Amino acid sequence: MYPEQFKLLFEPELLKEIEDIARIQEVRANDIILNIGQTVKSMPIIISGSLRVTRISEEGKEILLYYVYANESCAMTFTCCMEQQASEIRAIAEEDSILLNIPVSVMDKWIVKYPTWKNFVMSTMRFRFNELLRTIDQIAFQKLDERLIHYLKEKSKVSGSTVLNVSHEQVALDLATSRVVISRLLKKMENDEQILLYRTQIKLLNKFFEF
DNA sequence: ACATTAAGTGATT
DNA sequence: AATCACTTAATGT
Repeated sequence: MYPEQFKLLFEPELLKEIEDIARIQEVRANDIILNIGQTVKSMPIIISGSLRVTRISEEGKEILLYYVYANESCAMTFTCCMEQQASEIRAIAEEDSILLNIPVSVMDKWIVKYPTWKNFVMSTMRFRFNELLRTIDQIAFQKLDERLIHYLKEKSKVSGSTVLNVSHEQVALDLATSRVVISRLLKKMENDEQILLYRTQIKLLNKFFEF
């Protein structure tokens, strides 16, 4: 039912409660799990696969905030599901994934009842907060080429592959910039022999990963 | 063969 | 770094 790692994380009574209450949800790549404005009625923990969490500007531009990997949860859900607030973010399945949904109703109780649950919640929050700070740094201070490198590395980590099947257009959307700019930056990197470019495919070479 | 979509590029702001 | 305008290349029907 739940992944093996949970047994080390949570006490037996909590595991039993999880088994009783949580329900499994399977999603396909690119399914929207949570959209902006929706209220959160359950907290998803990723069992396998990964999610991308994005934010949309008034003009409809979507910018990538961070990825959520297996055994992690989305910190935003904690903050808004406690108060039944509308979501500020959008969560999309990056690949086919399996989620474990914990209903909001039990979360409060568990925090009081189970120290290990409180720890889990707190550490995901801390982890996410730090990651968000890094994202802010990137957007505020880093140049686009550095953001692009970071993006490609992250993509490669998600897919576990050095071949990324993504169009320049999609990269541009994720980084909230224009396709032309991305094409030019990627071309530079190709000339630098860091990557190889094909149609809707980017191959990362060894040189790319050097330092 | 033709239409559509992805990518490359020069010029301008 | 963004936008425009245009070209070339790859892919789908």
